Amino acid sequence: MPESEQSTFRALADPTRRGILRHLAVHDMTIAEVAQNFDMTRAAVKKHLTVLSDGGLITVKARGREKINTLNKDGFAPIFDWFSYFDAFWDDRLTDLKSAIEQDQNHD
Amino acid sequence: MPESEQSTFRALADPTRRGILRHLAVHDMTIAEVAQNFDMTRAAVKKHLTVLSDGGLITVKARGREKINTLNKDGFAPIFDWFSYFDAFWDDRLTDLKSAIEQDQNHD
DNA sequence: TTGACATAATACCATAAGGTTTCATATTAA
DNA sequence: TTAATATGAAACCTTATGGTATTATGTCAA
Repeated sequence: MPESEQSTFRALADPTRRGILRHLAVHDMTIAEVAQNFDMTRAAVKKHLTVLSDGGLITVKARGREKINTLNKDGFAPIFDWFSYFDAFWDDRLTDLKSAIEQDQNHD
Repeated sequence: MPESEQSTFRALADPTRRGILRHLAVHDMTIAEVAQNFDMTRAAVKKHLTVLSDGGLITVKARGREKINTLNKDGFAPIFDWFSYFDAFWDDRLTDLKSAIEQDQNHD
């Protein structure tokens, strides 16, 4: 699962998917539980979850007949990596912040 | 020009547009200059520049018959703001980094 | 084993998105 | 003023995207 930069940016581009990530930040959820928070069918929510999984932003594991969806904070790494290219145009404080992110990605 | 979170995320979702931002990070460019770096028509590049402008990621000013496109680093703020919602799920180092970003957005 | 439940998968639809071509407009330079 | 240059805008095409409905599969509980 290479989770390309593109698949991650794409996953974040939809407001429903960003909303799902916030819900999953609170606690893990089954597909049905996620779907309760949105005004669309479970099938539509499931598609969004697939895109989020493709983007590496969530992980999914089976628990009986349910699928537990979990936020994957490390999945944001491609985004921060991409932003690091702009270091020279941000100030030092922001540059420090970038390297802190990168360190965090390694020590976990 | 409210540059909604959505318009900013959307602007970043296309690989050509991310490439344009990197080029503009080096120096300002006219539309024609940007277009030289991509294998598509000037009209297509112009559409991408419009999306980037809508997302607040670039600014455009006229210089005679040319339009000068400039990277707007502050345009990334909605992205970082959105990420800040995940502070509680990241570790302290990452949290520090987030607040550093927010401070940076204010002191400029 | 049977029925209910949770998810998977497929087909289908409407619209958005990325691209092209063509033509119009405004500015610059002879 | 005329020709070249730089951009703007509209029409159009193809594919991707976000959604639905329907049907199938696997699991749990009685």
